[in-house]
Amino acid sequence: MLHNATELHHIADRLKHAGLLPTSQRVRIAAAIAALPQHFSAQELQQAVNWDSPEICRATIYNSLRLFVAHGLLQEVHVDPQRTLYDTNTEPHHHLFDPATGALHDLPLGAIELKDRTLIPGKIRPEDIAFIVRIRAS
Amino acid sequence: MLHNATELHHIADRLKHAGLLPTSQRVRIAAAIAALPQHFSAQELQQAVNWDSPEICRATIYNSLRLFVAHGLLQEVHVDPQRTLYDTNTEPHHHLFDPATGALHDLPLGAIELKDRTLIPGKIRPEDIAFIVRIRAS
DNA sequence: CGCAATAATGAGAACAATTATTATTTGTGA
DNA sequence: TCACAAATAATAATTGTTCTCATTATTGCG
Repeated sequence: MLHNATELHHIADRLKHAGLLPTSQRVRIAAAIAALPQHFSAQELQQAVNWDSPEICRATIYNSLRLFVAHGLLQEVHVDPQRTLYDTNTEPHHHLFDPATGALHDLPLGAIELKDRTLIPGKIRPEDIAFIVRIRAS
Repeated sequence: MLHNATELHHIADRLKHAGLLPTSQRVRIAAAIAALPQHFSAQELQQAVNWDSPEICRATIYNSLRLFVAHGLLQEVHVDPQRTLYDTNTEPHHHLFDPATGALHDLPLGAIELKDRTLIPGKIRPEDIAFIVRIRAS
């Protein structure tokens, strides 16, 4: 953690730009996210946030995560039935998940091709499709 | 439900063949699964099992599901962060999930292609890769 | 500036899916 | 039949997440 004033101001600006009130908690949460790996869980975020500062309660963490997702600052990734992961990369891309190690990696958009578009119902655009490549337990 | 003796005997045989003791509960659970849609949740199974017969407790349902998966009678599908889904199709194949409707569909093995195999670490065979195609909320 | 309206936060309860515990029951094999 | 090994039931515990609601910030306006 340990962010300087310029950094925090920049974060506040980004929140405002996304249409969010830059409250002190949200700024601290966003700053903690910036210091975490690209993919993280709510729990990891909570620990990072409360590393050295007074506590921000779970509810606010979860609330902010939902808000950040709703405002396009984060993406949710559902690979583990136990917990939701968050991804700071909000560009359309795909994921590779290995349940054996718990590792989650990005895959570029073009890495995967759907052979037959008629398999997808309705008018779904390619950028509205997220692939999750899951290594099967063997 | 309402299964006849021949049917139940056949189910018991399948359990035995998979290396499982065909207890009365497991036979009833397997019979209920046969009457459910291809994809189902533990909850749906529990309701189906206890539809007209004396109750089988949750623990046994969950236990049997885990056993059936471990013995190759069922496949787990993780798409919904809330609950695990089970699939009676144990052949390698892929899934299409629409979070908006909750609908889960099968996709044939050849429907999706990974362009660059070097993206996958280690010696993972194609049949050890499960794709989940997820419609993005838009 | 001060104050009402609005939004955000904290604390803890509530919840849902799943797993663990343990006593009881059932089945198996000698 | 008896001892031993599973399996089951009942229920408690756990985990991740959401809800409730009282308290505290923040904003907009007179």
